[in-house]
Amino acid sequence: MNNLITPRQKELLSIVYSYIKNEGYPPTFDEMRKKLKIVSNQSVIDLLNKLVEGKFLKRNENIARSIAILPLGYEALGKPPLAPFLGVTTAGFPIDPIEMTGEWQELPGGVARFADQVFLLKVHGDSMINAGINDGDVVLVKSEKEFSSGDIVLAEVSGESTIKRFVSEDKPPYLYLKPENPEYKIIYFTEEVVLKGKVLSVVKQGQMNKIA
Amino acid sequence: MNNLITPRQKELLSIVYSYIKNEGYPPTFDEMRKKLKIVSNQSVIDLLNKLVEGKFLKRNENIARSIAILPLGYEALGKPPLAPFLGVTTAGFPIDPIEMTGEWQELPGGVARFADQVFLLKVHGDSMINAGINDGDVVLVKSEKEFSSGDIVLAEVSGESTIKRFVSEDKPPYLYLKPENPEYKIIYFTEEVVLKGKVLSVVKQGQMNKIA
DNA sequence: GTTGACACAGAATAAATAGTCGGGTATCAT
DNA sequence: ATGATACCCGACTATTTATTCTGTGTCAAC
Repeated sequence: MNNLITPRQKELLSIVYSYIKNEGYPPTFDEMRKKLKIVSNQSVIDLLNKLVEGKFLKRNENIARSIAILPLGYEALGKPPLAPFLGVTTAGFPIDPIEMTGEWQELPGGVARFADQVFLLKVHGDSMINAGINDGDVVLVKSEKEFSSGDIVLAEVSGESTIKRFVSEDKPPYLYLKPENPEYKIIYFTEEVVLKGKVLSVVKQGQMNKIA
Repeated sequence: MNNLITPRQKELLSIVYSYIKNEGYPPTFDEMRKKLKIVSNQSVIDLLNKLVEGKFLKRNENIARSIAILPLGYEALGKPPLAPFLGVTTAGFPIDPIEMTGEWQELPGGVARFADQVFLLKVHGDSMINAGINDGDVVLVKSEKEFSSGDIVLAEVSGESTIKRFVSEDKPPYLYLKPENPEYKIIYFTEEVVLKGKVLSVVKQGQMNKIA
């Protein structure tokens, strides 16, 4: 009933992770049994069942090598899981809605604990070039409800998505979205502006070999 | 004897890729057979053998679900493969040697064709901040022998690795490495300076929420 | 001092999965 | 026309893999 991972369970989880990483497919009961240095398959089944209960991995009964590590499992190991790749947004002016494409991408390390709250977006436009975000880059976004001044955020403006810097000041206009490109205009807060999440990191795509 | 992939082979390769992406483990012969809409396992074996011959994937005989897609397979599909994560370099001053840690990371798309010549490095130091490379970022490097002025390069200086911008001019000092941070000094070419590769892209890690 | 979770043993059975044998058709370039 | 290549059929066997059953010992908590 408790969701804590025991040392032996973590050992098995790690064995499964390494095996998949090395071989490209999951291990059999026998292979896990040998790695655990025990003689009975029952113990492996016991441990696996615990790991399944704890949502660390999933498995299909009667199916050979049908083990897959879940986000919680990656978290327990401190390893990078996958994040859903949602679609295309814009750093220029709000045009593209967010769509789910079904693609998955491996996350950079250190965000495993947010695995169920993060997603990737491809950025279009050049309104954030001074923050190092260019056309075609992919941003890792974490869903949030609270924001600090200076955060780079995913915002919905009149139902359309965009990446901007959020600024909160103690003098008018108090709250606004600031493009990191002097050629673009500030967006002031109205009922049509909703903040959806913070940008955690940027995966840059090409264009590294031009003189700055 | 030829290494070209046929339409049917590519179809199977795509089936395998999607299956692994969705289930977390590779398909059985029967599952592949059904997806291919044929009735005999022999055909699946035939196709798999061709794909193995062509180095698109590898497989272990008599082992259930023992299929793994090789870099050439990812290339044929236009999908991101994995790159080895080598270790830590520095953008500040040359200190850390490159080591293989055994970690693997999924590559951003578009570099699949270089899969056997690229690797990832973690950057330490702040000498390249004006090029958008910060302490802790991960760079994707491609081994090269020829370089153009303006390329961001991985260089070995006195046996130690560093990331800098390469500049070639027609007046003295002709060739040098330029840090993208005014607080750092230019490195002039000597016998101790060797260029190892070009930086293709940067995976930024955190620090996105500070005001620029 | 019993209860429950955890970890393991040994042996047998059931199911899934891979491979074999011996064919067939259609296309295409020499 | 002929050999090479890609692709396919169907029934069969061999092997791998998963599961079930009945136990033991420990250790911490109540």
